[in-house]
Amino acid sequence: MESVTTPGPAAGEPTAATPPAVTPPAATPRAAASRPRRADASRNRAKLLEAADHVFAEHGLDAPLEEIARRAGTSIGTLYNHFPTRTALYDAVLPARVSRLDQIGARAMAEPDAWTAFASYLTGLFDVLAQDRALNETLARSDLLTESVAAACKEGLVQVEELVRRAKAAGTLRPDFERSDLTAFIPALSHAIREMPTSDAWRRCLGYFLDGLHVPGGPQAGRP
Amino acid sequence: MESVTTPGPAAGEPTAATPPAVTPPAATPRAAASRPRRADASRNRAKLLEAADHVFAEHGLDAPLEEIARRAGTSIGTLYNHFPTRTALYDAVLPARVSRLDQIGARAMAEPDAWTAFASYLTGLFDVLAQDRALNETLARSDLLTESVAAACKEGLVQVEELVRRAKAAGTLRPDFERSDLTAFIPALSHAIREMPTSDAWRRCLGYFLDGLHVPGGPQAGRP
DNA sequence: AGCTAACTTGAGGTGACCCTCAATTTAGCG
DNA sequence: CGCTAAATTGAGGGTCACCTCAAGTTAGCT
Repeated sequence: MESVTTPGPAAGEPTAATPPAVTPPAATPRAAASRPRRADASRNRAKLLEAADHVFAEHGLDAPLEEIARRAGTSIGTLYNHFPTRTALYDAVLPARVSRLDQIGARAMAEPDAWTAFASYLTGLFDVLAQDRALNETLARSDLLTESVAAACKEGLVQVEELVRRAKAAGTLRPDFERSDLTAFIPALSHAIREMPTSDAWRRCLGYFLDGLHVPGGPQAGRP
Repeated sequence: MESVTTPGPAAGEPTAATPPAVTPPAATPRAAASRPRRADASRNRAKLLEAADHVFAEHGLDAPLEEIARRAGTSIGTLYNHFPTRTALYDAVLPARVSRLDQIGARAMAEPDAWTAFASYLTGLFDVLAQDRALNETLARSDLLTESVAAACKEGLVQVEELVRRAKAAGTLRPDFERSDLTAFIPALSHAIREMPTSDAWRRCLGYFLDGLHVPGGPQAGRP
């Protein structure tokens, strides 16, 4: 019949229930992507989220889904019931991770000196990225940026931009520094951190980078 | 004999004299890791090397071996005859790639100003890494550093160290700069370059890094 | 030419991961 | 309770890459 190429993953739900009346809330016919209606399902969902969070952080975002299911104590089928795609799992897990960076931002904001604030934000950021592989890959790999993850990142960038603005205003950050410089550098060092044996290496690297961005003098702009 | 490890890429591999007497060392019962004794086998080996070089450069070092065999016009079995492991292929292909960097080093050496030489070396290096994925991953991934590849890298580092020495002597490179800083930074930016849409991003990144390393004044050390 | 060791071949076994779905279990309502 | 829709299960089919090896082909010596 229509079996042209493969079973056809996109095709899906021809049979369905053929709803007689309205069946209003069952928007998605198959694939229970909606929220569970039963207590045990909710529990499983929570266990899966916990497991995904843990496994992603430890083994990276390409970790086998089977491992997540195993850690959650459910079958792989249940995982797919709740999260039909890997991306759905990312969406459910990563934004919260990304939000952890807000703490770092907040702490940096409290710092009175604008340059110190900016520098300590980056140091704190990489301190976290060195330990949290999920977060590291989220910031380093642009390919997996789903909408909700990207939103969380953008949220974080707002803080950074404020820090950048302040430091520029104080005259201690080079005026030609751009936001895109940060979104280039962060993935770079993120990648590298993952394979570095000691934290000393990336700290020194970051140090040079910061020195390159720093204007030591301060407000007394043009030196004659 | 000395043929303990590999065919030895360092020696010019042309069969040349075909050792008369002592040929028997068919030590390895299976797996023809030794050099071929027949013309067609030599030809196939060459075709495989060309194919590997091309495929690695284009698709990275994790490219499927089957693709290399296909491009070489041989069967996968033949590939395994000549190169029993992926590592054997790396050993046969990568050192030559790494040696390309010597040109960049040589050009930089010719530059009279020590700082400019150092900076232009790094720029030239990343220019190449932005286009040659095999070389990029070779420098970025420490896990695949076999002995012969590491040797080729070390060779290249000799040049860089000379450039570093000169620039430090000229007083235009920070004296606290270490070799390990380079071996941390190069993988970092290498990784990042691969996913960057435009070369502008990494150039700016590198620029900041270099600015952080630069001592603008020069010989007149302490400024009063 | 004839012969043999060297070489090539490619189907097929292995394993990792993906995703599906018919059969089964179970929560929770009346 | 008993019933039904919601959820769970896990074997199984699909893909992709790895690697092997028995059988066939061929270079090159004599």
